[in-house]
Amino acid sequence: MQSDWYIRRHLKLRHLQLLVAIDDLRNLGRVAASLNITQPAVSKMLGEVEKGLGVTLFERTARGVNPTVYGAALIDHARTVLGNLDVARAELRDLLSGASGKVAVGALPAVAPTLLPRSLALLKDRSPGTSVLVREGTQESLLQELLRGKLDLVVGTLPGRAPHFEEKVLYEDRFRLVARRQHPLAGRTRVTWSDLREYPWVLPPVGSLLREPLEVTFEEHGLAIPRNQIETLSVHVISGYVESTDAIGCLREAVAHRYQALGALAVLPLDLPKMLGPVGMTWSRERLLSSSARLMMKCLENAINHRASPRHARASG
DNA sequence: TGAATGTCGGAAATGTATCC
DNA sequence: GGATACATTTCCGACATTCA
Repeated sequence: MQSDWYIRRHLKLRHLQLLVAIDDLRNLGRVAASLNITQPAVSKMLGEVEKGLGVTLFERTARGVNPTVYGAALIDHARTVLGNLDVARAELRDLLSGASGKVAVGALPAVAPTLLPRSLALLKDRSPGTSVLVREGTQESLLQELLRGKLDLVVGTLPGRAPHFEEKVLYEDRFRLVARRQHPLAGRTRVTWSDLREYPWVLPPVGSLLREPLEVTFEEHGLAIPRNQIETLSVHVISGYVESTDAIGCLREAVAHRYQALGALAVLPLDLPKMLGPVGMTWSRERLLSSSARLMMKCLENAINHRASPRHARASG
């Protein structure tokens, strides 16, 4: 088979970098500038790879180039190979410098204030030299970054059997309604849905994971979506706004109890149905995990077991 | 060790599609 | 149909590798 022989004998990293650059820039002139070679060299190199493999990798147009199905398939693998080499290079550099590695974690607002700090504390206990980058965002944006190799793993509501990703459940969590401590409903032993009708709300934005199940819950209890509302996913904004107004907010149970323990908010005595899937870790199926990333995952799992421990309760309170 | 061969990339000319 | 943007081809030199 021609392509098999060519890949084993002739395909080089330089070619993989070229394919990825062409896919990124879609213009041979700009690719040449980015690789510090001339445009004809790019054209020729691409032509040689295509000839060697016996397939057309990019469709040439007057406005640039676009990958064919063969090109797209090879580019996916090229990104994986280059990404894995980045991981290997980073690990080697860290070993040589005496550091213990680096891990980039994406966190959904649901876990950023609770699970993640405990996991980071465990990680720092075990490997003080490991540096950690934590990036907060929406599930969609974080998964995109994960796919691009900018993050090692994402912690939060699991996407659920998405292609390209592996996932592991950490724990099941429900949502709770919260209000300020002096809120008229805060001292009650029982709150009904009709009690909530007259108050302003902080709701998750339209299109977010939680919005639709919350709307369904409103409907099931005969309530219209509140007109007096603000929309945000930011735990800081939710807690801050709820704390300073009569608004009702909706937070993950662990986060709600944390704010209650801090004396900032009250958890209202009203059970919500299970609205979202479990919280867990998601990582790319196509990239190697660094040893630091694997350690971080271990710490996340251990942090679940430490949730009720007195030491960590003190540390987080 | 030196010739043959392979690889890489540059300069210039040329081809092609699109836009006005 | 000319201007423009972008890709391809041809020719060439520099350097590395292979092999007798």
